Amino acid sequence: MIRLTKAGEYGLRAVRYLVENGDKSRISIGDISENKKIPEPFLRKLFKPLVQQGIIFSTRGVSGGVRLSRDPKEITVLEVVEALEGPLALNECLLEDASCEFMTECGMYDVWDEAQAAMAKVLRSKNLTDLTR
Amino acid sequence: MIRLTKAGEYGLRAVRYLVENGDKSRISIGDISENKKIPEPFLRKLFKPLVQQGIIFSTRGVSGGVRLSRDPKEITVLEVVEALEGPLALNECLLEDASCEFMTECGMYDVWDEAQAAMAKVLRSKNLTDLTR
DNA sequence: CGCTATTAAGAGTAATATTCTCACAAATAG
DNA sequence: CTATTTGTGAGAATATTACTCTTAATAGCG
Repeated sequence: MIRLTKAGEYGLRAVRYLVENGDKSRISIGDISENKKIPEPFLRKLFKPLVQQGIIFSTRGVSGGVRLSRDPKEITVLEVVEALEGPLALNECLLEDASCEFMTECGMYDVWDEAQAAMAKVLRSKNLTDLTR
Repeated sequence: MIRLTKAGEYGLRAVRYLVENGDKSRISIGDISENKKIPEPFLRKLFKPLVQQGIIFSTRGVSGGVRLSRDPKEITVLEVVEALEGPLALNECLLEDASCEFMTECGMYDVWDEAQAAMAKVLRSKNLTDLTR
């Protein structure tokens, strides 16, 4: 189907909410969930890779919550998408550890590589402030 | 995951086989299946949309089979991909009948639209003979 | 210090989509 | 009429996606 999953969709929507509320020092996931209509436990899970990737900073406990760990201008859409969905790979053969029997002969690798590069270029050229217009 | 499915992968591989064997007037699906290591009943199904889309011509019966219905130079990779996977839509909001509550405010539509256009441009610029190098 | 309310983190389950199989129907050349 | 080949529908197996429930950490308060 070649489509962004709910993880990517919800994650981007949540991150956008943080950009909009950049003045607040901490925002709870419950708050995001409510405002952006995202199932809370699912959203909770999405923050794990975002934290690991250094995009989000989180603290537990009372008055804890999440916030962007960097200037939204310095975070690209591609970075968020890859954190949520894993490294971009329009075709399996573009993955690091790919091993397709037809690799050498099939002629598809170059096509997908080029298509993916074109797509990635766009996503890399947009930062999080571009989403708030 | 944003990835081509087996349907697309197998379908393209099968079509490539037809380009390579363009001299033969008819090729059986069983033959393709065997040569390209594609599960036969599954491959069989993939030909339905290719025939409907006017990419493949098929005939039943003894000495029947399939062949490209046009000059491979005139068939783009995008055309085959869309026949097999449905119209390109990197995000749900890019579909015809999309209706996202956050459409007007979310800022993602333009980004995905641009990314998809870039990707589609590449896939449209390649024809089936580009796969045989 | 220790309890409690609050919040993120993690483990586990349900729903859905994809991939594949099987059985049989329809067409066609000889 | 028969052998061969594509077409079709139901559905099983598997993988992926979406969601839920339980556990762990933290700050504040008495």
